[in-house]
Amino acid sequence: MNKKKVRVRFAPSPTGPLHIGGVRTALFNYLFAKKYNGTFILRIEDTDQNRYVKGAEDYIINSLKWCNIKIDEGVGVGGKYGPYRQSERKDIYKKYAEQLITAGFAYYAFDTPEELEEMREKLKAEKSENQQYNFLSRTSMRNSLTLNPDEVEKLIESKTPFVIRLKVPEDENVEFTDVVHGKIIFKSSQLDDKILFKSDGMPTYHLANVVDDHLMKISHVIRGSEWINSTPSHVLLYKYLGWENEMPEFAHMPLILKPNGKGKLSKRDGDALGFPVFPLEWTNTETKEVSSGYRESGYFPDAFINILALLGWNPGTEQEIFSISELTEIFSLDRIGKSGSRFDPEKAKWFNHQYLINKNNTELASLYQDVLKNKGIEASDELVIKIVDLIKERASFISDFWEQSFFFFQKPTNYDAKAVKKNWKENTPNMMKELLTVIENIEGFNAENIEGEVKNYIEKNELGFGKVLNPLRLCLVGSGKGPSLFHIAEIIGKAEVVERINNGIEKIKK
RNA sequence: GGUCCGUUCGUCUAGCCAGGUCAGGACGUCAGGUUUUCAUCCUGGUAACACGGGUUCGAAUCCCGUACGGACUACCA
Repeated sequence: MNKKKVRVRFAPSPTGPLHIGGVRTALFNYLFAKKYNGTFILRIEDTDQNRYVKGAEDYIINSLKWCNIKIDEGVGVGGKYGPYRQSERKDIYKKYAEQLITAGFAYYAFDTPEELEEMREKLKAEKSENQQYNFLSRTSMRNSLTLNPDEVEKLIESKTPFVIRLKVPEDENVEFTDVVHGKIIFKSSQLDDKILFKSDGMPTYHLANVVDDHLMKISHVIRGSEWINSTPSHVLLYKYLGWENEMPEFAHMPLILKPNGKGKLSKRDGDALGFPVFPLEWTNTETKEVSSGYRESGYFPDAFINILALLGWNPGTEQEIFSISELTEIFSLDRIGKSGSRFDPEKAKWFNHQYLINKNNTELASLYQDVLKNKGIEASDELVIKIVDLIKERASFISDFWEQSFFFFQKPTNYDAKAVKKNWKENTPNMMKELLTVIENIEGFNAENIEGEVKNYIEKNELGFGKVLNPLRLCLVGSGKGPSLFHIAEIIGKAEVVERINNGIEKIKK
């Protein structure tokens, strides 16, 4: 790797929420920057006014914030290479587009959409290899290459709409070395004369991207592999603008694929896949349709980052759990894989479980308190910490907590039919009545004492643990599941235990 | 159609560059164990080098071809 200062950018267009592929691109850029003490820049590529979505920019910033990806420079934080919103840099691009024309590397084109369509149809009918606006077809179109200079000037003066196109050479090899894929070679005859400047006065991605990366001194372009095919046009631009020697290195990362089959994951997939594709919940501004987010689904940001980091990259060791700061230590571009990966929601869940069980009870309890408050339940922190400690091993998300622990806060309202059938026998009510006396007489109502006394009762009467404990669980919890019965009893307290047993005797019928 | 990229268990992947491993790990799944129950946990099993040629004593690894998949092919990014 060369020794120039690492400056990387994440450059989304604000056409909607970021999806996990976008977050991963941001993450890899960020990790790479931090690893080499470089700068991570957020640039907003809003050159398409038609696709601009209000709120998308804030969404992007908020998503990065939630993920703990800190922006060093760019939209929202500033910096000396600003502005960082392309719509605010219009004049800059114009200057370079004109420079290219003067130097003979670009030209004006006046073709209307209809004329373009006609050309494509014609080439299609001729069974031409491709239907591009290129070195061949440009000779029969209305542009400053075919028109004489007077006409061109007249058209421009009369405000005829025009675009500026890149004049791609007829027969040259255009090559670049991709950090992930190695050397990639294109024949210029296969490239089209890309539009650099649109008739609305805005540059296209291709021009803006190259100009900004150069002006912002970007050292490495880390982006999705959907950009590989347009990279040769960018390489040509660097050359024609005289920046060939300062061209950034390119690293095209493999795409994230749909889990069920085909194609790259896209924003449109929304919730259709059975798992969120967005980091944060998003409400479509037009349809009001709500798409779920990882945050709202209960993922921890550090778990989410961990999941994404291991999608298309791996450390080469068997370690799988990494904090973001560990990642910034060991991340490297050369361990990015070449092939696309599918997102596995099951493994994602497992990751979150790992993070959940490693969090301390106080933090978990405070998160759970929010859920409880929403349900109108008041409980002391002390109590909730105890409960969380008992159930966290059994949960992947904070949202699993309620199902695992509702019985601490309310009496069972119904009794699981299967468990009743299996465990509530003819003589069970009598047993429960006996047990009731045992329980009422326990001094110091804690798990240890309860366990001692109950087991003592069972052994003395030669009853068997399952015969007594299962029905008791049914009374206290309403089902055959849950954590240690004696701890449950301790937490809900003697009076409540007694009441629930009485309720059980009365309500549970075979 | 054209151009470019890719292909190791169901999934994420290690191994490939510098040929020699019973092709390793994780998720899932299955079985057993632990537990009063369920879950966790522990132990074990399951399952892959896309195909065909070559080079070589030896190929997942190097070369060629085929198949399949993907991306791009807009006055979108």
